[in-house]
Amino acid sequence: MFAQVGFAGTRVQSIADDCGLPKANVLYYFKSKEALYQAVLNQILTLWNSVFDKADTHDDPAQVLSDYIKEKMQLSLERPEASRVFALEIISGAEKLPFLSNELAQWFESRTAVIQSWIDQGKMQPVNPKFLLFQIWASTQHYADFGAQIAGLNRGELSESDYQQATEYLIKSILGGCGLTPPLD
Amino acid sequence: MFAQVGFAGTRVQSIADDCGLPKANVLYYFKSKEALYQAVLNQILTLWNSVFDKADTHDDPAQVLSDYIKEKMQLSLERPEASRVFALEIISGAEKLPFLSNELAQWFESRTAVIQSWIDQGKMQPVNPKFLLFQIWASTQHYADFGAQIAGLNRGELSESDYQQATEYLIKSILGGCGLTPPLD
DNA sequence: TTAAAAGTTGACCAGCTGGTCAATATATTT
DNA sequence: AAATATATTGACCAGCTGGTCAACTTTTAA
Repeated sequence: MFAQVGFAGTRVQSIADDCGLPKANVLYYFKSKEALYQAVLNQILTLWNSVFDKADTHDDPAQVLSDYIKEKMQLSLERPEASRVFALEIISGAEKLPFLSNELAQWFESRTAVIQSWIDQGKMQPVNPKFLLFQIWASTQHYADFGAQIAGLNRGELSESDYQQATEYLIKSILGGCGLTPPLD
Repeated sequence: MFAQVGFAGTRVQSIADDCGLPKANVLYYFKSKEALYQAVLNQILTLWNSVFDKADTHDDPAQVLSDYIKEKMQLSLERPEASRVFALEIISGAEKLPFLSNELAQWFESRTAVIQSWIDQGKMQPVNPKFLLFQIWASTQHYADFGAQIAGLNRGELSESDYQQATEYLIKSILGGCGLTPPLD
């Protein structure tokens, strides 16, 4: 519901109806609409865990980045609402997730450092790691966040095989941009 | 205002305050909040006009795509709210812009056809034109829509030179993915 | 100058919203 | 069995929301 109409547009009553509960009961478990929303955000956060979190200097960038893109695309296919809730929150200025900023910024710095180390080792061409990560996020989350637009332009929802193709395209394109060849696996 | 809190979250009174007008006066010019919102959407649509609209079979794909990416990035820098309003609307299911679906779908089909013709002529490597366009939109609009996240991770807003770099990176990466070399211009 | 049209505004309202609360029912512990 | 804690619920409310309207002012046309 938050994914469809945002925080302001969501009615506690509709959530309750959806659960087959009286509104007062929902507000017994979550002391306010905002607390419920925070709980949703926290739950979604757990989905963000990824193979890329554990990658380090010694790994093969082609393999790691390829797997990361695959993971992100799968998430867009399987849990598009999760991606949309976050997108809405961030577009709205991300004021309900300030706790994230520092933790996430540290994660981001450690990840760009790993990419930089791959570049320094000559494992991949020099690109700004920031922009590379932004591109991966943007390209993959787009399939969840803009699903309505894609379905419209495509004159129908994308099939699983379309997703497969899109994933392969993105891996080839993004890795190619860093002078990497997609692993075969 | 719509870009920050969405349609449901926007108050007619806040718009009026922002204009230094009584609310009743705003509703004299726009007969309802929804009519005002539609007007905003329509105005934003005019920004979407692009060099890519006029591209045809005889053009150089490297030049056209490169210019298109540049345009989109400039729009993300100069009018991020416009991009955000559309993003919010599309994430929410795009129910307020159904008139778009057919017109835009036709535009989309004519553009993918042009790209396909470039491929058939051997001007670029075979890629699915759909995915190429999605990638361009995703990668460029990300800088507007997710500006808050980017600024957070970057520990500060991106500078104009950052934008310049990001644009160059995207052109190199996306064109590279199609076997094209960025034009020098 | 005058009449009509267009624009401006404060006051107002019905309906909805998140949230409270007291009454009641069910589980759990002693 | 009694007492306590937990859960469920309908009724209710203050405050806000989009939108209306009648009174009034300014601009335009005759």
